[in-house]
Amino acid sequence: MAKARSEMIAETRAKLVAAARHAFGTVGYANASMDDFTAGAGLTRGALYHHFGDKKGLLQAVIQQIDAEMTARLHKVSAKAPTRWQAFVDECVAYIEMAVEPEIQRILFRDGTAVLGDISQWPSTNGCIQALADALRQLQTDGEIGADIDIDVTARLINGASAHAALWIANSDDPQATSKRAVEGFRTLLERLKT
Amino acid sequence: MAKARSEMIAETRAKLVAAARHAFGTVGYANASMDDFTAGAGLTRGALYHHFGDKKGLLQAVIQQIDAEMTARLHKVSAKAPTRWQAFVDECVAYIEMAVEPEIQRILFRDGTAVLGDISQWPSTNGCIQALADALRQLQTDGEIGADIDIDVTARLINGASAHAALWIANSDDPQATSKRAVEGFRTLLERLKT
DNA sequence: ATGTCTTACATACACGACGTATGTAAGATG
DNA sequence: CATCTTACATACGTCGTGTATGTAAGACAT
Repeated sequence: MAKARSEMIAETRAKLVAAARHAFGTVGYANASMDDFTAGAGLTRGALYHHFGDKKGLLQAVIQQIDAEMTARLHKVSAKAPTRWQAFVDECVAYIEMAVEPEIQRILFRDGTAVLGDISQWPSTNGCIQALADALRQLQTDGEIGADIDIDVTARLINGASAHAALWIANSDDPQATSKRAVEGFRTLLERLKT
Repeated sequence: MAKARSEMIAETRAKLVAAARHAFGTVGYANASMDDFTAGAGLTRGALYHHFGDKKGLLQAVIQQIDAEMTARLHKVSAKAPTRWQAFVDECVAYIEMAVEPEIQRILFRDGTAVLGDISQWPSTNGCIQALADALRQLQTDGEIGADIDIDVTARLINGASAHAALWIANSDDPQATSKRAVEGFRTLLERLKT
């Protein structure tokens, strides 16, 4: 039953991450009491400190989970597109749309950056930027975008623009309308990357 | 001596803002103890709560001060440029360079967003976006950039891209080199806005 | 099979920080 | 000159984090 044991452990970790993710995503990192949400998961802070070291460690685990999910979603979107260019644009738009979701917005773009600094700097996090960079690289080798474009820089700039656009959208009076405007404006800018 | 009195009050406010700004800029908002930095200014938390309501209010005051300074600096930069286009590009580059400064980065882009949400949504804050939008509007009426470009959206996207670029630069191993790359990549993208 | 050792948590405690309620002295106002 | 308001300081309660300690159960060696 060694397996059952490790399964139990993995389960507790998952429960803690899930509980923290919910708390962070709703009330925010600073306002989330570890006592509260661990109790909600039927555990105590002891388990938390044992597995994740401290509150920041837990946030990191939550972010890794979210980032993995987002990356998977981006890959799915680009896989469905008929052309490479379409795949790239769809990825960007999908990224913005994901970034508008309250949980992602709050945890990744607000608390994540504040508590842990630049997300794109952590090892094995933000596969999203990687996904964008990969798409751009493909387009460049295909000759669809200018050879003068610095892929990594551009990927980050696009990522930043998307994140901020998402912030703007989510906090605007009419998110629907703002989203439309933002995505439209974004498309026109992306068009200009073409050769 | 009514004037002397109001002057004293303004002075205390200024002292509190300055002390908070220094603390927030160095150790960060969450780690800045109000007892500590008010004592450093020769005051107590009582004055702080009286003038700013709470810690968030103080952060808001600090950010307003910083934003005003940044806006002034941007205007100065653009005023010095020979052409409208040059003025715009210089503003963008100057914005990135300012955003790399530790104090601005920490207070505006990390803690500001986390604690208060989207900065560009607050009334009379982020004159920087306004400055960018104004410059873009000028260029559009002059016919230097496409009529299909949505000014407000683009200003925000550029702002977001700059902010993220700054995060990237500041946290990179070699900020100097990264800054060069980022600014260069940024320039090439901006060039593509032209008609 | 049994004793030891390690792991996975729970419990208890100390410390610090925020917010609030209250106090007070000095200037403003009539 | 009396009252009222303003601009702070002081004192206190509460909460949240981190750490130190306790404990029960599984892993492992003999």
